[in-house]
Amino acid sequence: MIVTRFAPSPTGLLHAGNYRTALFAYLFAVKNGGKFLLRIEDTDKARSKKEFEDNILESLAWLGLGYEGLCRQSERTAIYTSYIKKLIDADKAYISKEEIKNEGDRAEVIRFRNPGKKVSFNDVIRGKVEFDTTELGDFVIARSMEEPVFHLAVVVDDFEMGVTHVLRGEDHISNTPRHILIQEALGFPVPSYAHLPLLLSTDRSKLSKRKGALPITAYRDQGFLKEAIVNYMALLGWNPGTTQEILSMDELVKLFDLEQIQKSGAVFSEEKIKWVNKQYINKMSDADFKAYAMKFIPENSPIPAAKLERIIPVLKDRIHTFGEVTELLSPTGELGSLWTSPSFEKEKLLWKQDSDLSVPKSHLAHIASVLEGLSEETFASPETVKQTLWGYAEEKGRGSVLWPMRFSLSGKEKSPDPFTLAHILGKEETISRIKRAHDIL
RNA sequence: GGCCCUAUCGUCUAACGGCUAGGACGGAAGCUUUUCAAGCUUCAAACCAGGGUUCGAUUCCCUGUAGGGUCACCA
Repeated sequence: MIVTRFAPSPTGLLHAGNYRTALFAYLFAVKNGGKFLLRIEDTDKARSKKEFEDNILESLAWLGLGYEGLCRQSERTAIYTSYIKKLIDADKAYISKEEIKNEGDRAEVIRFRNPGKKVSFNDVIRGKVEFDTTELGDFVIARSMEEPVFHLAVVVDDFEMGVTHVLRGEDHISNTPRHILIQEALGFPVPSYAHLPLLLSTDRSKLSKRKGALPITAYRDQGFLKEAIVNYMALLGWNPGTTQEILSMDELVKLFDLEQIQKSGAVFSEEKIKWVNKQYINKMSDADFKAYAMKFIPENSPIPAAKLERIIPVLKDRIHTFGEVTELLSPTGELGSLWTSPSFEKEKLLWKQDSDLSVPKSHLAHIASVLEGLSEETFASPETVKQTLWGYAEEKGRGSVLWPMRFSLSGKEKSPDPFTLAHILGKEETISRIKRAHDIL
């Protein structure tokens, strides 16, 4: 059976690069009916923090990457100790007296007795990779009998847990010969290694917090859908071999293949992930959309429920991330004037091709009189409002009629069309705004 | 610098020796009911360089160049 694992170290907030690795390991395991394990690598006691571990668990749960067999290396010291002893007894490792160079250094550590030979392995993605391990020297495998270093702990755990395929970032490729040396010394089988291409910042260096990489939960908080994040991450360094770009988790599982993984690093594009998110927003039902959008509307929002109901489709059409809901509805946002009275200078009501304020004044007077005669039901959709005024607008010039109408309703250079605005505002408020604009002219 | 990995439009990528090098994001233009957004259509945009191998190379090999990773008692 195929067993993969995600082995993050809780020393900081993990970004998309880390979760992309987790996603690939998950997809590969699930596709093959195998197991996907989670192992928290907290052997660095000084830097490991509970809050970071919590964030990892929260992120995996949100993304829907289900794992089994969660474990922490900090709880497995007895196991490591036994293997360290084994190595020392076999004279494959030894206790070494050290000079203390840095704070925290120990006077004694355990070093691996490096046979100093060439080690090669067949990377699933890159093919044969060969290293001369001589230059590694007798590297440290433990700070003490109870404190293994990453290299030892990884090898022991992957063996103990039956990991068959190690999918990890390309930055680990140079650690692999060390791991193989330890495996050979312990008599462990060598798992398959697949070193994934790195995710890059826009300057093409490794993605990192310093280079602006956000923790995955920040994307959630900005209003990205988990489906979009998963979809986009899967497409960085992998493709289904077709031009299909919108893929559900089920489709990803079905199509995923290590053969299709790219060898070179990929830049994470904020633009494209927004586009992907938009595709998923388009697919949501209005009810689902509303439920999700409500999380981004402040509790004490002054927007009346009835209006909100009519604003929802407009929001759905315009946003790429749900965070934009908050912006759009803020007083200065594009839809802000839907629930606060607009104020503007009367010159704004003049359509660019008209020369005289008397033109919009007469149009507004006409519009007001037409609207007065309409029933409330007419405002139930933008279309029905449009029908009552379209003929007039065609006759007098669309811009000349529609621009002042739209501006008097929104008070903004940019806004939805006037019929949609009228629909949202309702009969009474629409007429009142148009009259107010008419009166200042 | 040593070692290792990589190299197609600005970005993500397709091509598994043989077509005008295809798609997507972004960009530009146009259309669509006035503005904005959305949508639709169209356009611009790439095989890192030089040697081989071959009837034929973006594709295979070599060298160079460039970029990246890694050189911890961090993972």
